[in-house]
Amino acid sequence: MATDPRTETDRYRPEAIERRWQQRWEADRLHRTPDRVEGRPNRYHLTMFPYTSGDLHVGHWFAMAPSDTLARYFRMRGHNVLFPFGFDAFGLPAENAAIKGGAHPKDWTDANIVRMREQLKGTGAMFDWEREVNTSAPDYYRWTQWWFNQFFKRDLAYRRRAPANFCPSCNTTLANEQVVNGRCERCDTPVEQRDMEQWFFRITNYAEELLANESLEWPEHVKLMQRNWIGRSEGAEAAFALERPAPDGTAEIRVFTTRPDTLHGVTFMVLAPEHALVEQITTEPQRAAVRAYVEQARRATEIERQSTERPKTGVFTGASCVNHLTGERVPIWIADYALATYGTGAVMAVPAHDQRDFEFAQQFGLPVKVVVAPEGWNGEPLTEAYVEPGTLVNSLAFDGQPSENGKRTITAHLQQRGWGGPRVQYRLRDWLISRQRYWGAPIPVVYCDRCGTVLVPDDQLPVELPYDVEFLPTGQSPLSLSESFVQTICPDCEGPARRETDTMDTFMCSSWYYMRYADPANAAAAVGEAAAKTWLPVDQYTGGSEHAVMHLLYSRFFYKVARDMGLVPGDEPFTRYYSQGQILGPDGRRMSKSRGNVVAPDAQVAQWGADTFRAYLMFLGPWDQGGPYDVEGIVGVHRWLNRVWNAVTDPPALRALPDAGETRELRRLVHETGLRVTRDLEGFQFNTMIAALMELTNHLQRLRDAGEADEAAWREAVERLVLMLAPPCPHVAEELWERVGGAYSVHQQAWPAFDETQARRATVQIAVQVNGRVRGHVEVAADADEAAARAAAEADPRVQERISGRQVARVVYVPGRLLNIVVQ
RNA sequence: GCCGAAGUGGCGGAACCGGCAGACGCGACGGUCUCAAACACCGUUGAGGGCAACCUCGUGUGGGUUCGAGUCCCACCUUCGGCACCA
Repeated sequence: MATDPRTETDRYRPEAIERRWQQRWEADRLHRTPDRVEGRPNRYHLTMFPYTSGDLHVGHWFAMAPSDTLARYFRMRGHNVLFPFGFDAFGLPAENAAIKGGAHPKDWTDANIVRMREQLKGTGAMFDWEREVNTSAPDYYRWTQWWFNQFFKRDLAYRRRAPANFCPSCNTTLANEQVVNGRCERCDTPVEQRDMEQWFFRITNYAEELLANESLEWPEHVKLMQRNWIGRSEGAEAAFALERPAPDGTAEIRVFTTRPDTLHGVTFMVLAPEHALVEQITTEPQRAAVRAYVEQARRATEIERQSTERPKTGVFTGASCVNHLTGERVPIWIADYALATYGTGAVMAVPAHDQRDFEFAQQFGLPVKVVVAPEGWNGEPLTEAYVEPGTLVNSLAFDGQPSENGKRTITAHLQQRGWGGPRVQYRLRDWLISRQRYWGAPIPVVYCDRCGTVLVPDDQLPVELPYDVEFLPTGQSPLSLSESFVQTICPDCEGPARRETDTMDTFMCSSWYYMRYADPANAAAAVGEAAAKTWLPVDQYTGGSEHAVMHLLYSRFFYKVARDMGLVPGDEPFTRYYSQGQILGPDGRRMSKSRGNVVAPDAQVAQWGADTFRAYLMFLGPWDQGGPYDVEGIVGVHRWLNRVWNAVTDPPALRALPDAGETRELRRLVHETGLRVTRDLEGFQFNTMIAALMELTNHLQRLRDAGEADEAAWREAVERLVLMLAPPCPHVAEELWERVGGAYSVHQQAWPAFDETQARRATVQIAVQVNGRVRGHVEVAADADEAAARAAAEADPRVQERISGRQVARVVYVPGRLLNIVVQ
């Protein structure tokens, strides 16, 4: 039994107030956001929607709490804030759960959404649930399919047979972005290359514009990651004449190089094993060896192929080509260090000036021809490739030029003679969107013997995902096993046709969901024109930096296409983006069931309440850094809210006191705190925002202990404290607001004004240093000049002792901070 | 290997523009209330020395600039994140 003299109902008990206010807010539709509110400018805040994994975890709270706090703050600042939420509901885990003997993916997903929505309501976040989206609902994916059609019509979608990243465990192809260190991003299985007919989006058409991200108000490291991912390289394309044209008539091999200055140093060519010419140019004596090598390269996983430590391997094709610049005969090899998917899939090898080519040349005894002379080089053989700039040698007419200059002149020469010319190459590949899985949006295409590839017309969408399907993964699309799905009629000729059976990468669904929130019920468009103008682009986006490439890049691509279609305003979907860090288990490692370090949010909420949990997640440390979740620390935040509660509900004796001393200090501190909290909120410094509120609370606590306070100053302090508490801790703020007699709802109040001049102190303590070391402190007027400060300082006996009898060489005075007396 | 971020008490962290290092909180220690506790409350808490007032040391390491450096410069070490045979 509590020994607190006050009754149970007077104590802070979150479980007694949180649910009640959540119900009241929902009943009052307090979080509904109309498209227009007179006198309130619109503002769109968004936190990344979650995958429907089943239960909310701490990471979701960590992402959501500060984001909600910020949205609430801007609402108090007078904005009509849209802060929607929804579910990224397509994807593999639903299917895998079903395969393990659970429910159908749709039922599993729908049940998870019901559970997660309830848990999310328990966070107290101001989500407008009337705008919820679910990417697996037909009235959503209908529009995902519609986007596919628009991309196709704009020649931004194409199908081709190409080597694709394939995860043998997930039994599906993956986009380049979903391969991490040669492994599947989702299940960590080594990825293989398979030749398959796949749909691609021409994201590379937008490479240059996607690269130009400097002006975005995003974290620099995220923008940098995107630029590195896109990987722009300037160089030249050069043609080498085949000694014997290929059977299909191809007469040359084209290569991309960033070192056109070294063109005279080419001593062999390297084709990727998958290069189209390999089969054609290989000579009979070499055929068996080449076939064996190609076969082995095909089987190798990406990890095996990507290992840079592995010695270089390759096979001579027996064929040769001619270097136009020198007339030299150049043997053509194949090697797996040449990538089929970059540049032309062929490399001109200059072993003297490229380390990879050098290693290959060493391995197979190929010649090394120096064409850029290192400083002081006298012709001795190189022990490694010389990659620095230098002077061109062995380069005929170009001898003597600086190599940097040679890049330009040799490229110009190529162009002039029709052998190539300048070229820009990107590391970014086109986006592979086909997935051989069930639980995704079907690609809305049919294949007709007569008409070929035909889009399902927009007005016939959605192509519905059949419920009754065998979705065991076989490497084939599950939909291909459903005859009733596959058999269809051609929209053009009405003859028999077969449906495409692959589904779309779920990153398609999430590339436009933020648009749908603006107009979630529109049955006639993905997003209506007026709604798009009203809300887009998103003013403030937040989410994990694991999406720096992938989701954030794909969304930018989508938005630019939508802009080109005239659908959305501006060029970028997310004006401002801030990335939070990752919350780790108490042991500092990623939370996972297998490690047994998972903290269950429901248990934290049950023990401490949602407000405490929210505030603690913000208080832990800088939001962008994340870090371990320390189960011990949360009690500190709970104690703080307790002190706030006690200060509000059980104040000291209140009477009118003179506006001096404690009273004046209280007023001043409230303004100082308000300024700090405002600045911290706008700068995403949630940890120091909470700390500032704690300091103000501790001050109120001291006045409470002292037994009395000025009534007006106290009331103002408490009211402002509760208002500032409203964004981070919405429930307790609402309860206390009611108790101080405020009008419902605290969340519809204006953010209080805080004033620099009122936050200023009349007198300040400054440090007095002698030769840079603190020797005392003195109290001076805040606006004291140097002479006054010095006089006060010299009155201090400790200072006096250290400067008496010595020559003062210099005095440095920093008003409000310190006075440094430098003596000889 | 390349690119980026960061190293501060026992722990999480704070410190605006170069100006009193360690705000705020956890833990620990001491105390209050209690049969006992606690998600209650009060106090102390960087290290070393001193009876004390005080003194010395201290922000990854070594150097430098400055009246003054956690903050700026140079070199290095460590950790984390990204990329990685991209021609």
